[in-house]
Amino acid sequence: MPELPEVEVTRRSFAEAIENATVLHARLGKPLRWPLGLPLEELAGGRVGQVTRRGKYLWLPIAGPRARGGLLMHLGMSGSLAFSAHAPQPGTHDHFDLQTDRGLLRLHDPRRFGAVVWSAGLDADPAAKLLAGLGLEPFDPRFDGPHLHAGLSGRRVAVKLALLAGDIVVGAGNIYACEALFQAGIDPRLPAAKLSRPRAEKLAQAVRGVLGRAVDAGGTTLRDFRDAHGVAGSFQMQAQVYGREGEPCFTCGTPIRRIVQGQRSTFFCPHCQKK
DNA sequence: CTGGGCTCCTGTCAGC
DNA sequence: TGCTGACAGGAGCCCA
Repeated sequence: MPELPEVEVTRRSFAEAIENATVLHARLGKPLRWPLGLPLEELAGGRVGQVTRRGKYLWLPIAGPRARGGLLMHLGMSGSLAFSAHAPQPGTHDHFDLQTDRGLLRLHDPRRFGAVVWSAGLDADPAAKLLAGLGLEPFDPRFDGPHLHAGLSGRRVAVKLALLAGDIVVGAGNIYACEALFQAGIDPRLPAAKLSRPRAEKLAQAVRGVLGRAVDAGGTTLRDFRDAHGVAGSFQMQAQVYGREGEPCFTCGTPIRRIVQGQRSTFFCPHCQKK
C-alpha cells in the first residue's frame, strides 16, 4: 500500500499529537517482518519525541528510563497506523500497539510485511543498516536532473525498475513510478542508462511533482489506505495510468497497456511514452 | 558490482 | 456456492 506520500500523510496526521507523550505500555500481535529487538517492558515510561520520515520509514524517537533510542517503522504492503484517544480491542490484524498517555498508536497490517524495530538511534544498528543505501529524498534540493541522470548511468535495467530500487531517489513505489514516467513521457522499459540528460531533468521534475501532488491529495486510497485518523486519500482520482489497463489514455485515447517488470505490474501509454 | 528472481503473508476477485 | 489461480501499494536477500 504505502509509498512515500502515504507514509508522509500518515506521519503528519499523528506526529504532533503523539509528541511528548509518555509510553504506558506496548503490545505485540503476530510476528512482523523482524523482531522488535527489545523487551516490550522497556518501552514503558519512555517519552516520545518528534516523528520523522526517511523514505518509507517512520522514526519515532523514544527516550525512557530504561531504553534510549526509537522505533523504526515500515508499513510494508498492507500496513497502516491509527492514533486514537481510546483503545478498542485489537483486531486480528493489529500487530503492534503503543499505548501512551495521549492515545494509542496502533499498527494494522494484514500481510505483515511491515516492521517495527527498536534501534538505539538512527545512526545505530539496526536502523542505520536499514536506511543505508537509500537515495535522496525527492524534495531534497539536491535531487535534480543531473543527480538522477548520474544515478541512472551505467545501468542496464529498465528505468522504471531503477526508480523503484530507491537508491537514487526514495519514495516512488509502483503507483508513483508509473505516474511519473507517464508525466515525463518516458517508456518504462527504456534502459536506465539510455535516458538523455534533458529527459532525466524532466523525470526528476515529474517524480517530485507527482509525489508532491499525492501528499497534497492525502495519498492514494485504492482499497484501504487511511491516515492515522481514518481519513482516506484521493490521489487515485488523478492517476493517469495506474490500474487503467485497456482504458483510453486521457491524453491521446490509446488504450493503456499493462506489462510485468520485476514481477510487478507496470501501466503506461504506448503512444505518449517513448523510448 | 549488477541484475534477476524468490520470499515473507493474507485478502480479494475473476473465472470455471 | 465452492474451489483455484492471479494479483496486490515493499524490499531484503541470495545466487549467478
